[in-house]
Amino acid sequence: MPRIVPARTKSFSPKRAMPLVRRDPLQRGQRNATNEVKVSVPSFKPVVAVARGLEVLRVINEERISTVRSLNKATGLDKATIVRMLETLEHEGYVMRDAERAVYALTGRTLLLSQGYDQHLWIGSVVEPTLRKFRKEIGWPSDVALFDQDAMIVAQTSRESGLLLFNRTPGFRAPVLGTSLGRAYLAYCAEQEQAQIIETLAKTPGHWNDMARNPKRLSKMLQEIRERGYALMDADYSREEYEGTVWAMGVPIKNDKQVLASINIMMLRSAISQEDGVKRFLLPLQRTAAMLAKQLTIKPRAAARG
Amino acid sequence: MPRIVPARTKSFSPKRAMPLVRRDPLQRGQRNATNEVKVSVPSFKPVVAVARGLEVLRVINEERISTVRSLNKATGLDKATIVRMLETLEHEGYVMRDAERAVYALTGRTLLLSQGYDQHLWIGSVVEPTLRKFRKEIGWPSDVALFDQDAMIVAQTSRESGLLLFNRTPGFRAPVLGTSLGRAYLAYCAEQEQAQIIETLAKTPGHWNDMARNPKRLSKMLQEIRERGYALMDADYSREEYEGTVWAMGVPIKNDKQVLASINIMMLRSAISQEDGVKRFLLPLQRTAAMLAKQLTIKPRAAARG
DNA sequence: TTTTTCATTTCAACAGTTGAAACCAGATTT
DNA sequence: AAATCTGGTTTCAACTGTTGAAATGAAAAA
Repeated sequence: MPRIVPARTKSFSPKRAMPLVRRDPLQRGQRNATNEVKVSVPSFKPVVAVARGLEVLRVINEERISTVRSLNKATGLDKATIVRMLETLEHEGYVMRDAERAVYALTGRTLLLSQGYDQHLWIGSVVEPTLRKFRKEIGWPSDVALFDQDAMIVAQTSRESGLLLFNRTPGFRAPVLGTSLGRAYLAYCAEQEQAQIIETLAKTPGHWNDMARNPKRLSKMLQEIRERGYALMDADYSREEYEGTVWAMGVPIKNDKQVLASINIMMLRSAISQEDGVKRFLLPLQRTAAMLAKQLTIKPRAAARG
Repeated sequence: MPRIVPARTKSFSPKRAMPLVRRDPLQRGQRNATNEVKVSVPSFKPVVAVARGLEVLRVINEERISTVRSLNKATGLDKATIVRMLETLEHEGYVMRDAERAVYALTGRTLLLSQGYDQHLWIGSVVEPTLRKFRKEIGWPSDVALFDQDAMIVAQTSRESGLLLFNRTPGFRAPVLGTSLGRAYLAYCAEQEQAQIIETLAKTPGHWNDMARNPKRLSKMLQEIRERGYALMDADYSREEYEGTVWAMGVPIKNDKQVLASINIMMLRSAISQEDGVKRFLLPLQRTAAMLAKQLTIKPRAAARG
């Protein structure tokens, strides 16, 4: 998944569980007695012409070079409609046409439709339901985070109810080498990416990056993570952030091609030991990671037809 | 300008001058007697609803987090229309809404509208008219090329008429350190990018990359280019490709923020010496480069209104 | 409590969107 | 050479999809 823009700071909590102490229940998007979120109801039917225009643009994106015929086959739309959409997209500057042949391709202006996409907002939105279920299943909070420049950025969290000790909001940047999230990501990502990250961290000041400047120790740790199947929060990090009362284990969220993100479980040492925690929760954690990997792998939708 | 995808191999020559030997004049897009290209005439008026949907999407991209109000102010569209567009974009998966507040942001699916954009196709299309004019002005052919991974990829060329010796099509990949295009790009691009490119080239087999493995010589050459204001084709490259009969000078196409591409002029040694060529053509070349930089800097369009 | 601001919903006017069909042009087949 | 096929372009009337003024709803501010 290409990383186009860095995370931004403005707070946004898509489809997040409503804090029960904040205000009276909303009319729309309201929780019922069993704490399930109601799906919001649209006011309008989708605008068919808009959906079709977008679909034609998406197929051109897929095909790279498109003709009226290829678009007709891909979308099922009438040829006159396709030409109309193409001319509209051309007029708006998103598509160009070869002067000699009736072939079409994207222009750089399409970047203006996607460049501002903040990955962590979207991923947070997608994983929220699964994360909420997972919290209910295991009784401990989790984060999902993705790598961004020199940190793991928390995209979604199920920490909101429960102990204040765990209080973190989406957008929080966690150190790669201090957290189970970052360590899990690093241990499993592609070799080239891993080398690049380590190189970046080695140049970045801060004691959490010390191990990046000690390749042997780091390499050994990453190997251990891969052998065990999970990563653990750094003991010093736990001491510094939680006075040593919290531990966490994390695993990567990965599909066939790449590591997309990582997920952890955070627990109190006083309630559950690392040994017990791993025994009880590693499998559910890995299962949930696999499910999330599926959800986060972008696939085209069905064609827009009337 | 972000580099999202590598160049693809399929030949595409947008808005290119029609080869006069190929077939009878076309009914549309036909050249008149003075060799000017007629602008192709659309069959339909643009679909207003589609244009509006795209405009709303573009503004969300710009704002990162949008409300009905902010979109109303930015686009001038009626609030009911904006909600309708938002719900359509949400239904199609390109936009998500926060459950608590009426705020909207892009999803990762917008990448499916731009990911397949091939930069060199678009740049080739934009620069073609200017390049054709420039060819008429100076009498010698030019290329515009951009950096891509480990080479300069030719996006557009005015070599088609004239000597077969110059025959190159868009999509051709030229060695960075062998050509005036590559050298000009390298000499002027940002320090970090330059270091990255040199590092990549140093690791890449091939004798054109030898100088990347000799940092002192390379650094000296780049400094000389910056002092002179132009780069020259490597003498060995000229010998190998053109039997030493051709020389070229190149300059960067750059705006305030970055180097976007580069442009050259190719000349026969037998017809014009380097000294004369520089004296006569450096200024027009630099002027044209500045013009192209403007054309290649993406700016938003006017809002879509009825 | 009242006012303001922003978001949501209704509903009928009307013109924008649509696709069947005709047309065009080049390539291929007979 | 003529007929057929293929893909792109254009016409035109049916009809319903899109629109925005206005009303409504909800929360925030005065």
